[in-house]
Amino acid sequence: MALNIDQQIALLERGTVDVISRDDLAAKLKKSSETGVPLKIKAGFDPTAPDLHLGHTVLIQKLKHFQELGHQVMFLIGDFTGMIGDPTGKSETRKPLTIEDVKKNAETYKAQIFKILDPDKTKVVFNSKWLEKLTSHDFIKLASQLTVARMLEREDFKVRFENERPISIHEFLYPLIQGYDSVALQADVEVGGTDQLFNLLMGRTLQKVWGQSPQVVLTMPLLEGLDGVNKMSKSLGNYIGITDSADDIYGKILSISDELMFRYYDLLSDLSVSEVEGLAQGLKSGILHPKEVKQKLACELTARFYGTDQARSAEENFEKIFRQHENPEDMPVYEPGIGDASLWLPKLMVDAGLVSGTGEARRMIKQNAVSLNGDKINDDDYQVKAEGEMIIKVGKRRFCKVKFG
RNA sequence: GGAGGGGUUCCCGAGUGGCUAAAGGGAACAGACUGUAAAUCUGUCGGCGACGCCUUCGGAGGUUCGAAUCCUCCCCCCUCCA
Repeated sequence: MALNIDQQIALLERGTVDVISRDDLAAKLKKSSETGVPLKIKAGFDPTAPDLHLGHTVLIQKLKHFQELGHQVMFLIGDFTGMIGDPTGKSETRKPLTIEDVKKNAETYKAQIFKILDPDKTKVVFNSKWLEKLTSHDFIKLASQLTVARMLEREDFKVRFENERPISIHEFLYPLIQGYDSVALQADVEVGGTDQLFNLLMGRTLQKVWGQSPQVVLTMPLLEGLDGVNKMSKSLGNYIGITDSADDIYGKILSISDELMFRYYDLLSDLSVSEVEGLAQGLKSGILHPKEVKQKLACELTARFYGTDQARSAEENFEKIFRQHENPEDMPVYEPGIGDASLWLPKLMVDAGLVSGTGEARRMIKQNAVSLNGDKINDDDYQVKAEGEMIIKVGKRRFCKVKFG
């Protein structure tokens, strides 16, 4: 890519919340292009959650931009804290991970991130490699670099301190550790979520202490989940996993509210800013229908992980099921063993995995949500004749083909 | 070490002896509507072949005709003072 420095900065700044600082970034980019030495771009990930979702990809997309410009991504897996069982903040105490767990999770990460990133320009590193070697002496020395007052500058700490809510000592350690990672890697740039700003800046501070040129800090906004309110997270269940099936990715994107759609365009799409602007205009003037615009997004993102062919078939499936109310191409097949001549429908639905219990099955039937070969069933005492094959449909999107042997 | 607050159904959160499988909200699911699995409205939302039965309110006992609600012990979380 033959972009000049300004064009490079424009690409890298897109979608960011903070760039600290732009001058540093310009200087580093300039130096890199002069010397031909790629920049080291650091991004840290939690080793406990190897299931990436679109929220993570906001950041990964940014890393990809750097790769497009020829730089080296350091994909840092924070196994050190993971193996200790970081109890930071939240509710349940995390189970410490074993080395095997970490390795396994790392493999999962690789399989997922390389759908976006270029493996040749990505190095996966673990912070236990250097952190384990630190002695308690080193640790205290590290801790001596910062004052409590500085630590309390962090918004989260500040609020808690002012409200007289607890802050554990170890919580002060994590920013230091993360900052030290930047020292160990000699990172030129670190990319993270906006919630990480303080930790990212710590990297700069510590790098200066160690006599290194401070890293440029880029923060990316947190992506809202499917509900449009909370940040996308697995535990909230409002996420689109990048290992979800093509049909699911497509469908889930179509399920986001019209309002949320442009947020996703901004943070996830590869379309240029002006193209997205064009879509917004088209919507406003009524030339484009919201669904059309959303479909375009769904297609793009599905294709990112599955290729255009599968994205197209996901779109066809979706149209088939939800617009024409037809059955999908393929659906789970259930083959009951040889038994009675007839089966109680709710029981059959449970066995076929369509519902969690006969209670739910009865409820669905009463709600007029169950059909057998296209015919609605209203009788929760319905007996199914055990012969041939049939398609049971529950609600709009639960299907199962039952084959009697 | 001392004082106090709290653990309720997926989540938040009412409920201080029967009318409580437990308000309300959220999530989820279903129906209607729709060029969408948007929005909106309505309904469902512990289990069970089911107008009844069984299991739930941190755990174990106890009081009572009857307990999420009262008593005892235990476990866990949190705050303040030191």
